[in-house]
Amino acid sequence: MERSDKREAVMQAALELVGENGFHGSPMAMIAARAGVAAGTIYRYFESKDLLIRETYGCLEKQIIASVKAEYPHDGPIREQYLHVCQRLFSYFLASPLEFRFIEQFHNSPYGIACRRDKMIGKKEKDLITELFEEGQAQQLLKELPLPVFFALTFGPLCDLCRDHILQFIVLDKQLIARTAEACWDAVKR
Amino acid sequence: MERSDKREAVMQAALELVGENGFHGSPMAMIAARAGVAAGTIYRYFESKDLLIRETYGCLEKQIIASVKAEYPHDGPIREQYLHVCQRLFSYFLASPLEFRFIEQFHNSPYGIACRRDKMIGKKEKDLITELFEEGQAQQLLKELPLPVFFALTFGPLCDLCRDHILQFIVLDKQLIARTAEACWDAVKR
Amino acid sequence: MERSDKREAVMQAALELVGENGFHGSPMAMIAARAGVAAGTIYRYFESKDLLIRETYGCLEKQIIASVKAEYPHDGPIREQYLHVCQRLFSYFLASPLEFRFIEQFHNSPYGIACRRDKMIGKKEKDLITELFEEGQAQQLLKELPLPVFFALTFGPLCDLCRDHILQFIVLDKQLIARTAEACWDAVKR
Amino acid sequence: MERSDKREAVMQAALELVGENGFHGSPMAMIAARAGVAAGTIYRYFESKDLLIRETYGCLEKQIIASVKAEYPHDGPIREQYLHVCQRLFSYFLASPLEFRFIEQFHNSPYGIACRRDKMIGKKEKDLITELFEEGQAQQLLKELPLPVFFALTFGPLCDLCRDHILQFIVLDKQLIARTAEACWDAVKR
DNA sequence: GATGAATGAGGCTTCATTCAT
DNA sequence: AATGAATGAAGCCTCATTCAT
Repeated sequence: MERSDKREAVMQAALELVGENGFHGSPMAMIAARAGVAAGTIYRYFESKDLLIRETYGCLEKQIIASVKAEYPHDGPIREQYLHVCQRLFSYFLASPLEFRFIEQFHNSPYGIACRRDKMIGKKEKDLITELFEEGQAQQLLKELPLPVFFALTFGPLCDLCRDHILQFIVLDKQLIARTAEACWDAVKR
Repeated sequence: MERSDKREAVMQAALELVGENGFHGSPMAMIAARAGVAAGTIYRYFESKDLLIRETYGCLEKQIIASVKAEYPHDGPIREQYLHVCQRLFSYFLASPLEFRFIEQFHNSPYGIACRRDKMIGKKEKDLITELFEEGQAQQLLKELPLPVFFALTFGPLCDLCRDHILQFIVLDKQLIARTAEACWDAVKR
Repeated sequence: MERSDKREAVMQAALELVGENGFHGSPMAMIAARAGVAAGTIYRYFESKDLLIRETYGCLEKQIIASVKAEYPHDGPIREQYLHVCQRLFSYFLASPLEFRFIEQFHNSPYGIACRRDKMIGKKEKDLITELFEEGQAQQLLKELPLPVFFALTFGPLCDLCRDHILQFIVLDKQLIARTAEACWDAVKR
Repeated sequence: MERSDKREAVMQAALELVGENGFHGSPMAMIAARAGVAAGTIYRYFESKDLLIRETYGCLEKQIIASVKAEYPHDGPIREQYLHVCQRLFSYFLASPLEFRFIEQFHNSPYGIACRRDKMIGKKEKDLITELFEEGQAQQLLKELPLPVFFALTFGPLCDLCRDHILQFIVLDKQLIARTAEACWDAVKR
């Protein structure tokens, strides 16, 4: 296995185990075993368990941001942009349940408190979406509410439903996703 | 201290400490100290830490249900009932940040996975709210969406905003709560 | 075993093992085994290995100070006081080889650097001996040298010889001790 | 780098790091880094960390012996020879604090216990100094004491003061060194 | 019933040493 | 010969749970 492959394997193992069992259900020894390396090896790539977790999260964040930005209708109407973001996030999370579970664990932990402000999709991405909401308000398309409320009205339902889907309490198909995104739009639109 | 008082004290201590520090920041010895009892004593009331946590959660659930049911406008219009539920939950959580934090911790942990199906407000309460949504659909006031989507559109934003408020990323006043509840109604209403 | 007995047992075990094998040859598990307790038990009495070591040292210091002060000829001549101190320290260390070895280890370690200034016999005792040297200089009985040199001329040979005795490179009997103390006096006296 | 250069570099690195941080603050990886070689490379020159340390000590010993022997007044009076030895050792240690610290660490560790018999200045050197003391006794210039006592009266103060100087508890200038050496001579002389 | 000292398994991390390249 | 990534034993410490008092 190459150096960078091993690093990836460790992060992947951390991702899976934390997604499955939470941080405290994922000892380093278990992560090492899952990654197929010795326990000490992890420390060649990550200074501590904390940093392993944080870097793993950072990688996910980048992927999500990239996914949201791909084919983003920069010149389209606000509503279209909004629905694009929702669709993308639904797609990403439903296709990557372990990643979703990991992110949830991360946000709901001391690790995540520090970057809680950055919301589910991270700082940079928030900028994109922040712009979306601000532009929407400037155009008087959206309600007069503080930004965090827009985030809550959007990502709250989105995450809840992804979790329900992953736990198989509901089946989200394309059509249902689309209608849910529309419902969120109803919540934020004026 | 009477038997049941001691039991209450332990649960209260667990609630506070878990709310403040999370499960793994709340050793049994610390809970015992906060409750003013000996560590071993806890085990006369609760079989294990797991069960202490679960029973503490159960108590909170009951309180919340009671709070939502109080002055519930059984004969009022759907919209009024919906807004009542939202208002009550906001009130309860904002007035009880530790309780809120505990519930969040609980849901996002192995403990909570098993009872995830019961949603934030619990099984019994879901029945009340389930009826609300079902009646709303019967009256063609609500969108045609599966029940879990209604829950997500309602409790997703609600919890996100309570967390934001408790973490002081936003200040929710009466008016903002009301407008947020209205926005949720916009999401679910037809 | 009583509570305080257990505390004593742990310190005694630490004393012995550190004396025999040094700090890094004395894992907590080994100290616990020697003391007849479980590893975790040590932490009820000592916050950390560091503190266990430091408190053990502190106990020894007290004993030594007490030993030196006992029957100290407060009103005798300087020379007699000086010889008393030497005799006492020789007696103590030769009768307590493990204690001696422990103290040496302690002084020659990061632990001991902080209190190096306090010399072999500790702060309070240094005060007594410091007074001795200062009074000796005031009476023009001693050479004109800085205090640390007096300490070195006294405790340097003393410790070296105790070590040699304990390692059985030499046998120090009463007479030899007396003559060595006299030789030290020759070094410091004018 | 030539083979023997690399060997030297490793020993030099070991010397510096152990002097600065002690044995247990000097992992092989750190020694390798300081020496500018790979960790594994050390093992081509030294069987183990233990042996690296011991050989490094051996080198120092040789240097010290050489330093003491240089310009040794073989035909001078005993007193002059004695003061020469003291002066040389003071000079060497004060000019080489890391070397001094290393030697202290070494002597006060499991490594050093085995060669404790060889005293601070080593086996061969002891021969020179042993001769000095024996000749001094033959000439009835020195007290009637066993050899180890002479060593203790000489090297005990010497090392203590070097340590104090290095730790900056005292400043040893030429004059103070000379007077201290004289004081030691007072201790051993008849 | 209550206590809290004691237990010891298990967690994170370090580091001397090995070995494939 | 040299490299340095990999190993895994071992160290310190925590804490849920037990049990003698």
